[in-house]
Amino acid sequence: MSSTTIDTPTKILTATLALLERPGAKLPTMSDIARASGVSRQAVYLHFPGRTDLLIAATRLQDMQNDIDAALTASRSATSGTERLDAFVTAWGNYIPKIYGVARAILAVVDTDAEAAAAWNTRMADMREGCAAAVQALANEGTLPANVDPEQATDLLWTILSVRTWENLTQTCGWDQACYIDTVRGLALAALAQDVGALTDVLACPDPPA
Amino acid sequence: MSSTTIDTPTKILTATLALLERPGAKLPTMSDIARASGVSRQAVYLHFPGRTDLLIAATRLQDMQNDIDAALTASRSATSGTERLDAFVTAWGNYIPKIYGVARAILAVVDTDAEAAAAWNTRMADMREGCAAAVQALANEGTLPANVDPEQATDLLWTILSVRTWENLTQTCGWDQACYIDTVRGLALAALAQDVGALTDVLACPDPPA
DNA sequence: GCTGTCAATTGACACTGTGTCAAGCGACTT
DNA sequence: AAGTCGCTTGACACAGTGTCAATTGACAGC
Repeated sequence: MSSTTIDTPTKILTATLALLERPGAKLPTMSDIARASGVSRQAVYLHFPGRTDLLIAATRLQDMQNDIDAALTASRSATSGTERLDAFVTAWGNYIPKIYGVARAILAVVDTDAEAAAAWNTRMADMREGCAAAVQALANEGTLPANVDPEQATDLLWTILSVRTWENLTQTCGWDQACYIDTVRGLALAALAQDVGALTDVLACPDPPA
Repeated sequence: MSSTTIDTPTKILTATLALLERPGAKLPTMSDIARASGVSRQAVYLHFPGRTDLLIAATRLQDMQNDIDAALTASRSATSGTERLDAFVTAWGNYIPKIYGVARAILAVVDTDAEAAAAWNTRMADMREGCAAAVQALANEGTLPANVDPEQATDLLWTILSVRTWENLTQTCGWDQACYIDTVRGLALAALAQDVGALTDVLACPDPPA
């Protein structure tokens, strides 16, 4: 019995995720979410203090469902620094499309909502640690040029791997996900490991003529 | 007489720009704008159909004041392709901070307002032409590797030069504007001209310890 | 000076969306 | 039978956008 009954907070969160993950969807209102959850609007407020908190809770559920940590820690087992960078770029780059719907909704309120901004910043700080670790691995094996500041290299990698960059290339320019991954990997290798061949090969990747 | 009297639309637009250009400012409401213009809220609606139209008009005024076209066309006179890329990156990269306040306000409503999205897209399409021209110049002189697709190279350069990338590096990471320019130029040269030395030199640029 | 016109003001209103409050209702416990 | 828990219903306050109508004030032309 209890196995078939879904509790209301979960119903709300899964409905929210479903709404946010519809490609090209308008950002849902609290009424939209309540309707989609099959629950009254007030019931939503009974379980979540406000829209922002609900969105944040939705990201947490999503992170658990997708087990981002497992994907990212896998990159730590790579032996060489270059392989590690490669693994990290691939893992994160393939994670972005899964979270994009929710990320979009949070990014849309980050300008006006300090709480949302804080939540997003922590999330991105976590990702930045992965960037820093990859940069460190490159530095350890001497692939990162000695005169390069690791902090700045991390900032740059972090920016290259940002959701906005993914959004630009795949959503606005219409790139294939595989093409995005290859390009971003090549860009990271060129920027941090002075390996330029990978990128130019990739920029010739089969471009679906829109 | 008429030289000292400023007409109301101009008063509104300049007040709007002043509000938007305050660093770290909250996004202004129509009431804020009216108050700052020394005019009633309804007077604003008398001259602009709505908030979006007002923002768009503000960007047009700003473009005129800053004469973006002059700055960008200057890059066309560069002889070599590399110099041209360099000039374009510098011109656009130094233009971004001037428009950032307004860009932020427009980007904030792009998700919910189709008209704003359209206006922003045209603006960015103009900038993309500059990217395409720079890529073409590189291709003409053979600096762009022959197997690289110019369309994709343009997309990539356009993304590297996006306002979001500038925002990430200078606003979130706290980079110096000069450092941003050098890095982005280096990244573009590495990605499109296989010149990797420029970037690694730059990533060691004096980083103000926040 | 009188009148018409135009720009702007004032104050009201509708609408959307968020968030709060209080009363009620049904099912399940004890 | 009483109490409690989770949810519903319907009302409300508030901010922000956009609309409308009546009014004011200045500046024209006659």
